Amino acid sequence: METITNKQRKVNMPGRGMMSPGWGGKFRGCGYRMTLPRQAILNVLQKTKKHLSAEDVYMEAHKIFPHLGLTTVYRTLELLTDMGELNKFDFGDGRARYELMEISEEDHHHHLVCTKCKRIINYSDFVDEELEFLKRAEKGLSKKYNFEINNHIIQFYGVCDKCKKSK
Amino acid sequence: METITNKQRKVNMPGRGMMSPGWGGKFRGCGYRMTLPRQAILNVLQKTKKHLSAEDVYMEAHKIFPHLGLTTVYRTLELLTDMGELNKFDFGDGRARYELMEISEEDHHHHLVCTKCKRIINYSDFVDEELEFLKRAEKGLSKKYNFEINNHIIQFYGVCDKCKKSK
DNA sequence: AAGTTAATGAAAATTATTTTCAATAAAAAG
DNA sequence: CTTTTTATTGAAAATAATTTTCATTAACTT
Ligand SMILES: [Mn+2]
Ligand SMILES: [Mn+2]
Ligand SMILES: [Zn+2]
Ligand SMILES: [Zn+2]
Repeated sequence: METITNKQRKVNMPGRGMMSPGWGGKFRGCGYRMTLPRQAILNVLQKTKKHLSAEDVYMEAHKIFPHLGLTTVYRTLELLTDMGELNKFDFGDGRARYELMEISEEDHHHHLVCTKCKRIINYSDFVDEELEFLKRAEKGLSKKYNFEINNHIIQFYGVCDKCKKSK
Repeated sequence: METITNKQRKVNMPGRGMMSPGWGGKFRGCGYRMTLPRQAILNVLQKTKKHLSAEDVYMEAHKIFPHLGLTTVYRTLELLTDMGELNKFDFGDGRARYELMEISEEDHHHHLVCTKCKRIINYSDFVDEELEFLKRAEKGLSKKYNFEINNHIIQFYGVCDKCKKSK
């Protein structure tokens, strides 16, 4: 596992002049800076399909950027959420959990939340029906309430198969 | 405003022998007891359409049952949630918010959450489309994942009309 | 009426998250 | 490249919602 050091900065980051289509560009486009801690945090978020807590992200990112502080993780997660690049969830276990916004259509999914063991299941079934329903709902709601819709969540709560067996 | 005292107990609560179709019955049916603090908390929850926090409930219930403690409010809200009688929400303002489960079909609704001012808008449009979509989704998902679905939430995040104007 | 035990509330503890502030480093300017 | 500017960082302290503890109370049972 490679740890990120200051010496590697120029190797790991896009050059200055070059218009960067990646994260650096997104940050600077919003008036922010691309930094090594943010790199490390994004590396972690990009590498997983899990629903990480701030502490989870911290522990992972800390491996590749040991100087990182937990405060910076909280700040970066909030920043990314406000930028609309990160989804923040409450699955009922007392801490916020995060998931990088899907790039492609195929990644779009929602969640089954087991209220017994807090297990989370990603599902991406019924995308067609959902898309149709959501399209109409969003259009109608944004018109009726003059509300600009940027995002949505759908969660089903219940009991997972493992918890059904063990009772 | 009437405060609840021990003397009023028999007046406010269903008698012992009588099969109570109300909250007392529900509690006892789950093996719990109906108590004055729980009465007061339920009174508050039943009287409002707002999305109350634990502290909100405490302050209101405290008016009619001054002896009430905040701890009991937290415990009762968790109990009702586990009993499936109360919906617990995270609207992103750092505290849980609660809403009594709708009794009738007409009460069923979901939420628009303004990410700027945290205002919550109840909407119950598209109930037909939603019901159709959810029925199919629940059936399919519970079969595919062997997951027993008890509840669901749909939330749209965005910018409300007031916040759109003031920017 | 007496007994059993769940429920309560005050206070303390816990813990996720936020704030503070001096030090650092990213972007801009020279 | 060097200097300047200022956003960003991290350690520590603060905050605040929620949970735990435990002695007392009251709901239901006998
Ligand atoms: Mn997911
Ligand atoms: Mn509502
Ligand atoms: Zn489970
Ligand atoms: Zn608003």
